[in-house]
Amino acid sequence: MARSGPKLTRIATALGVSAATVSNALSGKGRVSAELAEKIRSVAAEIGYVPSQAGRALRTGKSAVIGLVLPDISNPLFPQIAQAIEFAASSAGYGVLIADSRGDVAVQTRAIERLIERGVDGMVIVPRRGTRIADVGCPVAVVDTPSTPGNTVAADHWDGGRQIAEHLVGLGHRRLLILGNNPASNVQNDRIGGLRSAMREGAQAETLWIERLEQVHGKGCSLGLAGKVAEGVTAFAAVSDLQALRALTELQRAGIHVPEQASVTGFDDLIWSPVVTPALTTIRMDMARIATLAVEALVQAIGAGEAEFPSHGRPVAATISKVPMQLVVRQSTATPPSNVQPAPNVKPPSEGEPQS
Amino acid sequence: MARSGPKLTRIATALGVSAATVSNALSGKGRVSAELAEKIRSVAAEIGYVPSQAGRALRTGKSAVIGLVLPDISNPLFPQIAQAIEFAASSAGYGVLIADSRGDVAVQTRAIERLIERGVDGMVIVPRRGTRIADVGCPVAVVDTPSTPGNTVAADHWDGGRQIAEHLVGLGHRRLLILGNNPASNVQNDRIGGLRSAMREGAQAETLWIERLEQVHGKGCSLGLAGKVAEGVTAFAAVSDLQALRALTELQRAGIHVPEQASVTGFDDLIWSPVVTPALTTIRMDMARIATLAVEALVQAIGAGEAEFPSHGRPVAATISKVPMQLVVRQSTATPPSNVQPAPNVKPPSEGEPQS
DNA sequence: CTGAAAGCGCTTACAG
DNA sequence: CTGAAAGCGCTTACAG
Repeated sequence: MARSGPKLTRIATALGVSAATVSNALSGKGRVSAELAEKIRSVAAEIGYVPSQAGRALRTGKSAVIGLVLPDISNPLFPQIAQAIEFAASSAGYGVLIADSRGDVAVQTRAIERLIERGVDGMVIVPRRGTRIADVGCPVAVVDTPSTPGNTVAADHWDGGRQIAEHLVGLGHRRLLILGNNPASNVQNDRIGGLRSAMREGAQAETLWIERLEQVHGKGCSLGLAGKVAEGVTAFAAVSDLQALRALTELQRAGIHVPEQASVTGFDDLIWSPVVTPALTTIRMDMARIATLAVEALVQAIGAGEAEFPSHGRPVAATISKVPMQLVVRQSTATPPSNVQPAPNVKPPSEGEPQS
Repeated sequence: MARSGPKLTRIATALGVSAATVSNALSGKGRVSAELAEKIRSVAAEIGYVPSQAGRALRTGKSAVIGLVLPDISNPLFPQIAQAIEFAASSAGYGVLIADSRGDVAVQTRAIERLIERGVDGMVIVPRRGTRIADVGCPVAVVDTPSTPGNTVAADHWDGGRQIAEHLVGLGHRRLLILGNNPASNVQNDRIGGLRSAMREGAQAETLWIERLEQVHGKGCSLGLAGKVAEGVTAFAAVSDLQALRALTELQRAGIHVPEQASVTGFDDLIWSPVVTPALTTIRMDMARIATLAVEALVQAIGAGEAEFPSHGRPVAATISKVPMQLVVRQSTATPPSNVQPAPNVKPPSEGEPQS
């Protein structure tokens, strides 16, 4: 509560009208004469009237607050998401309550419960890998991959991968190394699927799963990228800017010039991508759009909930929206070196060939 | 509202007791016999009773929600802050409503207003540079620098700087270049003050303000670090890991080996610091502790507000807490090269000398 | 166009 | 230990 500020009643008595009239005037539902409404508004402004959300919520059954459930706030992509959702929600008149599941399913479940207890009207969930959001008892918009069942909005990760690969292949690269982190991630698999889909013209791509490598060699181990360059790889396509950064610095540390000897690409246009030397070529999601669509779907479901789901329901959006990705070309990609060995088992550019 | 879930009354009638008794049993205030209380709790659990926040808030005048006002969610440090505050607040029984001021004072003011409208009991504010938080009408905890008036909790940025510089000087570095971003930042100035304070033994430090440089040469311009190395600088101490990353990659790109030819340090232990090659030596704040202190101060002020500030007030914490920083030594720092030129106007190590 | 009344779900004195 | 009553501030039918 914004402490006992001026109440509706106070302005009613001050003007000698009823509370109902004040309420109507302030909500602008037009059941009050223009003059009276004007007078009421001016008094309200004068005494600094702030309507009590609690009173309103109790009466209307709506809190005008949505929850934002994130798999792990410390994810570097989170600021973008949170900022976009906060903006979209504010614009739609909603507050945003955050909940962090810290990568843990049990915590996620608990976080969702707490949000319900706090009376959110709905929530935007960015699910933890592999989580399926059960019926939580309020409208939910899921932001994940188009391949996730129950998903509401997502960036077109697959197409983002395609764009990156097309860019690289277009520059002349024929041997790519895809840097993935966790093979269980839907998002990463979508991106990789897209990357591979562009491997025509005798181009080929191998995938390295970093987390797997780290399981045997320890966290922060070398990725052996210099060796890959020696084998003829000319481009490294990471599934996130974090991995791209790791690749870039490992290559530089090994004395390999980027982009002259090897190109590096990332994903997500995270904060450091334009800052690093050479700046990272990457793919940007339209977070504002994703957030707007998610919030719109949610608001609609909240409205529909009244009519269709009188006491509980799970009105997830029916249609999945795919938001396009945008390629951002910077200095970390260039034509491959001309003295590079052709890949061992690659035929001359002619037809699309199946790749490993 | 968590849609019309089971109400308190329902469980009251189900057991043939009064609503008051149910309320008392559930709140555990001990005015109910153990057996009855147990029975009530079990029924509540059975029917999945979730108390209505709105009803409670209206009655008690407390929303059990605090606001978190951030200068710019897209700041890479934000995830750490948000996660820590969310955790501390949850643990204290509070929800967290986020508000982003997008670096704009007017937006910050508006965001604070909206939070008040939503009925927050208090808020944690990480103020925009140079903003002074006026009386917002509810308890506020400010997280900034100890040098900010009205500040509640902060990391000891100055001492963090001192630790970094001590580490570098201890390794043998005598010519440092401090990489700052914005000279108007209190945090950065505190850090730099600490860095300079350790410049004894004939060591000296020069400061480069990146934003200033960019104003003349354009965003993403070269920092001219290779030139600095040629002039005899052997260590680069950035005021944030983002700048450290920029320095590291620029040096690597210029063919300068880190740490063999030059050391690089950062600040904040952001997500990429351990991932990069060589991993960044940096300083970590104890965000969990900062968040706990901020939330504690806030909760206390909220409680005190009842008694001391009946209708409005600005109970900011009276004592400023300084949370210690922790040095994290990684591979980006080492002994300076032995063939380095001594700094032009530096006397042999003897006394602490004034530095430029 | 305006008002009187009821009630959203809870908790808190106050009685018993 | 338990209950009846009042009321937090608002909005929404329903009358007039």
